[in-house]
Amino acid sequence: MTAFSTSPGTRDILAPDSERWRAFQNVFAEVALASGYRYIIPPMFEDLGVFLRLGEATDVVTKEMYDFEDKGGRRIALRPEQTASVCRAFVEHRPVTPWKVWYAGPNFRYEKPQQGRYRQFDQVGVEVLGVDDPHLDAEVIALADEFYRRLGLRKVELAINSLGDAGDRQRYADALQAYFTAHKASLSAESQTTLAKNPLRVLDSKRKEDQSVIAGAPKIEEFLSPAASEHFAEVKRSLTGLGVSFTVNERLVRGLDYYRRTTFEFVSTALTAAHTAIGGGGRYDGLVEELGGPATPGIGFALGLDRTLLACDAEGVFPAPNGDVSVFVVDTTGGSHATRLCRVLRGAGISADRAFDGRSMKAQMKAADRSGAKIALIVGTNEVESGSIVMRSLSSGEQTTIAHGDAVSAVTQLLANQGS
RNA sequence: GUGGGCGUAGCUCAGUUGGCUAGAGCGCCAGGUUGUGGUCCUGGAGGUCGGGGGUUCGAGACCCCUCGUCCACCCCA
Repeated sequence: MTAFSTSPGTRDILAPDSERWRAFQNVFAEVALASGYRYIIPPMFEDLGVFLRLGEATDVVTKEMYDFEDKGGRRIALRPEQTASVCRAFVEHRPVTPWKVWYAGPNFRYEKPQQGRYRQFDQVGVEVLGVDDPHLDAEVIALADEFYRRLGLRKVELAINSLGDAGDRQRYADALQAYFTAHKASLSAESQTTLAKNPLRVLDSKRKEDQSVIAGAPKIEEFLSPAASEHFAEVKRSLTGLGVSFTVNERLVRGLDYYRRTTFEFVSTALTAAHTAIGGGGRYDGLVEELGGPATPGIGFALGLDRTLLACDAEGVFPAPNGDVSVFVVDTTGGSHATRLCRVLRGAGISADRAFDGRSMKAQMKAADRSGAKIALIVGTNEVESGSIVMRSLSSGEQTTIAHGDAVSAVTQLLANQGS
C-alpha cells in the first residue's frame, strides 16, 4: 500500500517551525492590537463572485483560483487573499467606521510551487475601511514597518507609489496602452501579451529587453488628479514625520486590479531568491462598492509568513522559540509515580514530561536528556520506600534528595537558580 | 502553463563503463555501566533503490511514461 504525502504546494509545518509560526502571529497580534485593530476570522472559502472582484485581468482570478462546485451547486473558491473577504464582511455586517481589523491565516492559489511560493500560504495583514485620511495610509504602512522591526529585520526596504483615483488610473492605463502599442515591436513577447490584458503590469516586467521602453513610458505622476496628488504628498510627509524611510517607485503597480491611490511594497534585500517581496498593500477605494456596499474607502496590507521568515533566516533573526519542558520525571517502579508527579508539577504551572512503557532507567535518562528538560526527578524503589525523590540537574549533574511533598517548591527554586 | 536539476534507510548522501545477499555518517533501539543522560565502545532494527513499462543472461545504474520535489520563467506574499 502506497503511503500518502502532502499535495503539491502544501506541507506539514512541524516543530520547531510550527512554534515559530505561532510566535510570528503572536508578535503581529501584539503590534496590531496596540494600534486598535481587532481580530477577524473570515471563512477560508467564499462564493466565487467575491474574488472575481479582484479583477478580470489578474492571474489570481484567471488562472490561480481554487474553485469548485459544492454539493449544493454553489460556485465556491478557496480564498486567494483576505482583503476581498474582509470587504464582503463589511458589506454583510455594516460595522461602524473606521473599521480596523487584522487577520492571520492561510490563502490558496493554484500556482506552480517554488521557493517562497506555495499553493497554501499564510499571510498576516490588516485592513481599515471607512477612512480617507492620508494619515491612515501612513499609520498602516508604519504598522508593517514596526512589525518588521519587532521581528528583528533590518534589511527591509519600502517602496511606495500612487496609482491615483479610478479616473486617473484609467487615463494612465490608456496612455500606457498607446505608448506601449507604439513601441510594441521592441517589447518582449511576454510583455506584448501582458499589454493586451493590462498595460500597467508591463511596467513590472523584469526582462532586460523591456527596460529601455519602460524607462521612456509616461509617468503616473502626470496623471494624478490634484486631490490624489495632494493625498500622496501628505502620505509622504506623514511617513517622513514618523521616521519611516521609503523610496517612491513610479513603476510599482502591484498585481491586483483594485488598488487605487497609495500602493506600497516591502522588499527584503537579504533575500536572493526570485521572490524578495515580503509584503505589500495599498488603497482599494471602490472595492466595497463593487461588492454591493456603500462607497467606502479602504486600505490594508498583507505580509507573507513564509517569505518573511525566509528573510528572518537570511538575517539570522527571530529564531524558533524553545519548546522544551522544564522537568522530566523518571520512574523505574512502573510509572504510577511519574503519573502523579507530572500532574502535580503541571498543575503548579511547571511543564513536565515522562517516559512510558516501563523503560530502563538508562533509557529514561536518555529521554530526559533529549527532552531538553533542566531537571530530572527520579523515583526508584529506594525513593518509594523512603518517601523521597532524587532531583538531578541535567546540566550540572548535581543531585539532591528531597521529600516527596517538596517536589514543586524544590523544582521551582532550582529552576529559578538555573534560569539566570 | 513553460523550461531545467534531482528522486537510494527517519535525515544527509555514496554506489565506478549495468555484474554476488544495496552501503556510510547522523538519528533510533539494546548492551558495555545490577538504579543515572549528555562522551566513548559493541551490537541491532530499519530500504518493494518514487511508481509503471521496456532493453538485457543480469538494471539502483540504460530507454520510455508517470508521479513527486527543487530551481527558474509567468505572476505574486
